[in-house]
Amino acid sequence: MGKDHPSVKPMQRAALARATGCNLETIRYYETVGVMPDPPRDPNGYRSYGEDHVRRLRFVMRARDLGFSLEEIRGLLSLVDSHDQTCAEVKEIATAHLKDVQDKIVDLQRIERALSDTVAQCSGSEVPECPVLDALLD
Amino acid sequence: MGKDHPSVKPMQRAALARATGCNLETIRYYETVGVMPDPPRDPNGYRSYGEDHVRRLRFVMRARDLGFSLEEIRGLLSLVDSHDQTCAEVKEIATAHLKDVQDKIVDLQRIERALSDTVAQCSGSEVPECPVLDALLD
DNA sequence: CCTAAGGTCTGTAGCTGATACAGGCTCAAG
DNA sequence: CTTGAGCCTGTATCAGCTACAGACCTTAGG
Repeated sequence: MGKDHPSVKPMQRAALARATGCNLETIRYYETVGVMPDPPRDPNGYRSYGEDHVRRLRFVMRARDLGFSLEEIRGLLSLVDSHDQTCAEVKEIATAHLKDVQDKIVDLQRIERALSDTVAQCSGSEVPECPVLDALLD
Repeated sequence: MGKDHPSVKPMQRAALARATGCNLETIRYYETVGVMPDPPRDPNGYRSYGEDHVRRLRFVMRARDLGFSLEEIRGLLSLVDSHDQTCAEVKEIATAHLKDVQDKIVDLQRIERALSDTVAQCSGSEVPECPVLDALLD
């Protein structure tokens, strides 16, 4: 009953995509940009993935979901891979990213206020005057 | 003293850039994607801009600043140009955009919570254990 | 008058983060 | 053996710019 389990059962690209919910082509893209390793190849040249690829791809997808850039993810991964990452280093990246996110929220809230204030003035009727355009046109 | 003032004094691309704060190359880009008109040319082929170009570029820049896409801006501008826009039409575009912005804010706030909760657990010390990585790695 | 510096012109490449498609292999089933 | 699915690679596409190369044109100084 399957005693050597370094990579339980190798899978191809489509299987990895199914296992993670990642787009097929995106996997190859992540390899070319270096957030996923170049996988071993079967004799026919097909990519062969194992459980560790599933884990890494999930990591990348979760980090993307949290809005980390691929650049930031490369940074996090190199810490993970080096095995002597410290909590401090990771925290620094995450904190910087958190600040970006917070800045972006403030920015969007400013936009939201400006837009909703302006839209609120709209009669929404068939007249050619429009407070939105007035605001944009000065 | 300068009686005919249809275009007070024509300016070149760099002058328009200075007058609006827009990047030089971006002006040309806006012309190719159709949010700025192809300007008249001097005999030597140089672009010649007037006050109306300044106004239109300011419109585009303000709209971009509010997060309207170039596609949306093209829509707004064609309404402006047609001169028979109705407030209702403009309101529709702006309201749709407002919803996009609000959705994006909600999204970022979700990210913000997840990130700040996680970062808050960090010791920030020299230890290899890190709650951020734990969260990403499962 | 000539030259050098600066502006302008065009086309094109690069960036991020994917996504998609074309054309060619390989593989397994019928 | 054929057919179709799956895989391979390279390249194009999207938004929204930004930047650079190489060729003009213009202007000021010597």
